[in-house]
Amino acid sequence: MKLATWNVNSIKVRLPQLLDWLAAARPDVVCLQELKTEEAKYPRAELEAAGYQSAVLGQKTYNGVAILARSGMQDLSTGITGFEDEQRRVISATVDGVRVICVYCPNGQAVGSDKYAYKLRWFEALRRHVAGELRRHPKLAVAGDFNVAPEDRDVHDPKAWEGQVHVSAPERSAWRALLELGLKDSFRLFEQPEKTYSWWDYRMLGFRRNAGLRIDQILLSAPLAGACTACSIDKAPRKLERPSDHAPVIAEFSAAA
DNA sequence: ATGGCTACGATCCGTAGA
Repeated sequence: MKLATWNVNSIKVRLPQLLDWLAAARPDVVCLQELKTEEAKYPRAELEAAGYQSAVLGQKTYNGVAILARSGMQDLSTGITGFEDEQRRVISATVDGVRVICVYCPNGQAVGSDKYAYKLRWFEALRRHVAGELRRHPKLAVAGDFNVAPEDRDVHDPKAWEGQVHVSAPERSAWRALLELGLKDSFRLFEQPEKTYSWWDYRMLGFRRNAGLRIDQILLSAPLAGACTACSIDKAPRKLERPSDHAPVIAEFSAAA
């Protein structure tokens, strides 16, 4: 089984690239973020023709998340339990016995801003939500754009980014609180090349300079982490014309998963 | 130098992303 996550930054603009990538990478389950479109305009039929069912929580202009799966999805749910949120950032489904939670965590804009405060509140609500889901689903994955670079090695220039949004100590604590529920960052279960990132700024030739951050992750409960055989970031789509600013992350599992 | 791209929905610029 292959599970992927990709912030596509507009499903409408990226659909041709997404279809090509699905055909090449052949993931079984894909979490998508930043659809930037409402459900009525979501390209459900095109993805069905490519072999994927969709569970969609759309929103015009901002946010919007979806889960794609080759096999059926059960127990669909949206949002975070007990957390009222106009911003559509979370969708969950069970696929082949695995609980998949697709997340588009808030950006936070700047340390000390209202959006930063919202980001920290949102992470605490997510932590509580995931704790509840873990009690019901031993095999659980939280995949998406976390908008946090967990460690300095996930940052191209830690000195320049020190204390900034995405790397600040409160954000990293909020991210680590998810791991403290018993989750593992699948990327760090394996040897990885130095300076591997999942996002690069569109400006200043960010990708060419590899000026990036690793802010997209796939977190796994212990039983799934035990069955995980690989995790990598696929930079190929970021090299195309008119790319998303994020690259997909893919985790692979043995048949036991 | 606090910008620099990109997407969106609205106009012929503002908001947001990270």
